[in-house]
Amino acid sequence: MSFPVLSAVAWPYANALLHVGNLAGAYLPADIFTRYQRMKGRRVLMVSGSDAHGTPILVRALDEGSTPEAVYRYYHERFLELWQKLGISFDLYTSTHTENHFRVSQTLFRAIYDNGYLFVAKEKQWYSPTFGFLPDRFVEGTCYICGYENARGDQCDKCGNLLDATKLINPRSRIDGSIPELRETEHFYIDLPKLQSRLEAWLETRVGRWRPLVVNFSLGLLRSEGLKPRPITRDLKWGIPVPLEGWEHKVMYVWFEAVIGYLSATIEWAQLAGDPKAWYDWWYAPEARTYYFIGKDNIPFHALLWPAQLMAAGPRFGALWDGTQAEFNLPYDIPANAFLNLEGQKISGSRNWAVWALDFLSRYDPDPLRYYLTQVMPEHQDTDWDWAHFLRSNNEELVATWGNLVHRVLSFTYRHWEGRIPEPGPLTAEDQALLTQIEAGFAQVGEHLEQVRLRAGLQEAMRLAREVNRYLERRAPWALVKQEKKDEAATVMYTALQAINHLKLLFAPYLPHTSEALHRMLGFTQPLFGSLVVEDVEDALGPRRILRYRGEEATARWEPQPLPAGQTMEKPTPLFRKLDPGIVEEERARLGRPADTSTT
RNA sequence: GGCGAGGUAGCUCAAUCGGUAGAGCGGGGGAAUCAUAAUCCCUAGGUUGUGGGUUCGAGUCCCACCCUCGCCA
Repeated sequence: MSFPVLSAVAWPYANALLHVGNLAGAYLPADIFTRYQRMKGRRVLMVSGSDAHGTPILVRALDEGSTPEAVYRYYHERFLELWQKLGISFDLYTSTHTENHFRVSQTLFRAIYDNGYLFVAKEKQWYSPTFGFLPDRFVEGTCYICGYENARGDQCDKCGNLLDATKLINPRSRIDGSIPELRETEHFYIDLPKLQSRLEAWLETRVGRWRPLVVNFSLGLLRSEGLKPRPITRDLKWGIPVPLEGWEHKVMYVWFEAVIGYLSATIEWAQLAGDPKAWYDWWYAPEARTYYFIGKDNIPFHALLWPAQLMAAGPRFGALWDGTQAEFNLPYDIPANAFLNLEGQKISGSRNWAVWALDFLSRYDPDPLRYYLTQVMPEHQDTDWDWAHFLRSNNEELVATWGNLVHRVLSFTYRHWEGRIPEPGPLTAEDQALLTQIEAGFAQVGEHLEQVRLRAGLQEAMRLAREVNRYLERRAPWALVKQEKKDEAATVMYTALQAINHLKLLFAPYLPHTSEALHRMLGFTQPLFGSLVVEDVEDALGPRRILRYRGEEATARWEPQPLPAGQTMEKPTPLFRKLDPGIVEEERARLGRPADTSTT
């Protein structure tokens, strides 16, 4: 069955580097799932981008005496570098600071406004004579709950309570220490109570199919407190201007605007592809399936607020955008992951209690990281990154089971059959049984991948690799060669090579780099996968860089691929490096150390 | 404090509808020598967070409590 698939991946805030927890939560699961969908031949698109706006980027810029734009551009570059090194195969990785995203967001805002889901309300906020209205976290003062003198407007770091910023005692601006005053301001609110019953009816159709964490939590929020109107504009200069006369000096709240990126990135992709209507396949076609890969902290935004925005805009968006009239597709699934801890503690960037992804990849290869992160992927509960466990995962599982299987088969064949895939005699029942079992993996691993049970899929593939190791022990081709039964040994090695060639594909969504390397060693000349290309583009907001997966040359299919006898192999080299146990203490010693994370 | 998700073998995790608690790794013993000392076979081990309840039967359903995490206040 074929249907369009959209892999919508959380947009990282461009104000900090990404760590392994971010990868395990959203980026790696999305990539594994998407590579599988491509191999199935489905019309799949994976999109995301850097979240360029919002207060965290302003904070970072102020802390460093830089500008929000410079901060965003620095981290955006680091993200592009990471996706290329780790092989996160976005069809388009863009950002929210694009002319297209501005237009799409403003059109969606306008559609929601036209449909009567917005209203204006007045509120009081701290106003600094030097800056203007201050975001809550830009105000410091004495906590009215515990008396701590350096509480932020949004939350007190001492007692942990979330605060009402207007109640802070002795407020001062975090930017320049100036004393702010309370002033009245006006903002647009989205009228979520109007959408409550429609959202609830829609979420109920997801019960039993979505992860309990996602659907029960979202329904619980709706039923216990009900949705309240939520502000969607702010008094800032960095962001997307409100598209209404007299409001241009205010910008959209970043929670409202960033999720629109899923839509705007799809539209941008269609424009780059030279087919500006191609995005209809994912957003309008009723059979399309849209998957949102996020961490659990993001559930309300994707299961409640983003669907509410899509419902509120409705066909009015298309009417304003290009004259079409259709309802948007709502999320088909939101396979949110829990959190990855680190050595028993929560990951904390500010305390440098983190394994930074780019730093990791400066010392280790991408596929061992992908393997370990899949093994500990927090699909049902919080899990833990442990360096000793990473070492064992690499040395005792990846190297020992899969890497060793490949190496023993390839090197033995290469030595005894002049570097060619041997010509087999008639396959015995045992040979045939092995191949049947491995070929069944396409259905079994595939079913796990369809259900976004990524760990289970990888475990099944590893089980099959062990089956091939067991087959080799039983058939002992090394003994057959010594007994002058080389023809029989040729059949065994042919069978084992076919099995490995299948496993190469079963592992490919998880371990794309080493599957590609194995593919070449087996003598294939057309690549399994395409490549990730960074491109320079320019619009009214200036030059910028995007990442695109170019899959025109890719040949990987989710089905057994023949490996012809007589095909010339490459001289085999190990797929994986065995790691020195000393890395455990080395890496642990890095944790918690102050690190230079400045952007300049 | 409210809502939600979790708590299962030394470690990381499974367990459809309630039906003999499983796998990998690690530990112990053995075989083999093609392979990065990797592999293969055998084996040890758990009062399923605690205490009650429903049931012929509970990891699973109900109640209370403890702990972890997320969202909200």
